[in-house]
Amino acid sequence: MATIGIAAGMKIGVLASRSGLTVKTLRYYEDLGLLPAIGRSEGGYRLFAEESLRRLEFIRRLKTLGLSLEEIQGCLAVHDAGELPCGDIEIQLGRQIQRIDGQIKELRQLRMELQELLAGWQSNPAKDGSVICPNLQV
Amino acid sequence: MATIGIAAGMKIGVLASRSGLTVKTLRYYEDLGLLPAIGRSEGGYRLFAEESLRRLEFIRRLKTLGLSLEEIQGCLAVHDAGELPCGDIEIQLGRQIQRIDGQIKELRQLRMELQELLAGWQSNPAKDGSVICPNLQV
DNA sequence: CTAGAGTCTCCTCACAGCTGGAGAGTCAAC
DNA sequence: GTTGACTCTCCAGCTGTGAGGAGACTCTAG
Repeated sequence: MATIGIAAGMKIGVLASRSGLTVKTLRYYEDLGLLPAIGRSEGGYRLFAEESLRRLEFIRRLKTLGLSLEEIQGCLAVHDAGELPCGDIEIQLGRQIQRIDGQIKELRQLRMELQELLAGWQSNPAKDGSVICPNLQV
Repeated sequence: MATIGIAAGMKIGVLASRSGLTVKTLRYYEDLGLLPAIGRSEGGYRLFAEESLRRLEFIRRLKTLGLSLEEIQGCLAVHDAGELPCGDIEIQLGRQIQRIDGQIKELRQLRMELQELLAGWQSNPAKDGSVICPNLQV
């Protein structure tokens, strides 16, 4: 059942160039537990399985969707426990939408305030020694 | 012409309680150059003028509008040079609106992507060993 | 056998805006 | 004069995601 001819593992530089990430990032991910190595070479070099590429693709995808590495780690933990993480990911992505909605709402409010303020702005008002900017501090 | 009875300056704790900020924050602002003290007491205590309160109000206001301390410092520098900073502030606030617009745009795009993804989501798809989540990695 | 490329660990830095603490000195009230 | 509150400076840490580098080791090709 042993697969003959398949290398015992990729070294980190190979995984880096194949995944498009830096060696630093991969080591960082491994430190966090996001990207387990299958072992070490005799000289102590990390060795990664082919599957690491899919794992990194997964991480990359969730990162572009705005999840934190910690959240991604949670999803991967489910996967590593042998279960399908789809349900958990769905929940995380739903939360992410809610976060985004909150952020958009805050930004819109701030934008409104800024626009209203600028609508009545006087670039060159009469000097009033007691206030730094009369447009702001009435 | 000397104003009699006005204290030579507030100590930092007084300014803190009157402004509602912490002593730590005030020291931090002074270190940054945002909030100059008028001097030191014989014992080395910072002494602040009444005007510091208006200055802090100004800082607080611009902070809630989303400007960074560095940007605020720029506005204050204009003020301290004896000019009215209104024009500069107007420019900064205009930039801030543009930043916000960019952020909202990014967030909306991301939200769209998330929603489309979730629209076709299958919480419990058939297991496929070669992929971590079939909804993400097709 | 040797040179050079790759990798290891460990440490520091970056962003922004503070917060917390240690250890020492100062001030005001009683 | 003493006590307790206040203040000083300096150092460290926090949030997250890595980047940069030092010094040592390993591996591979010629």
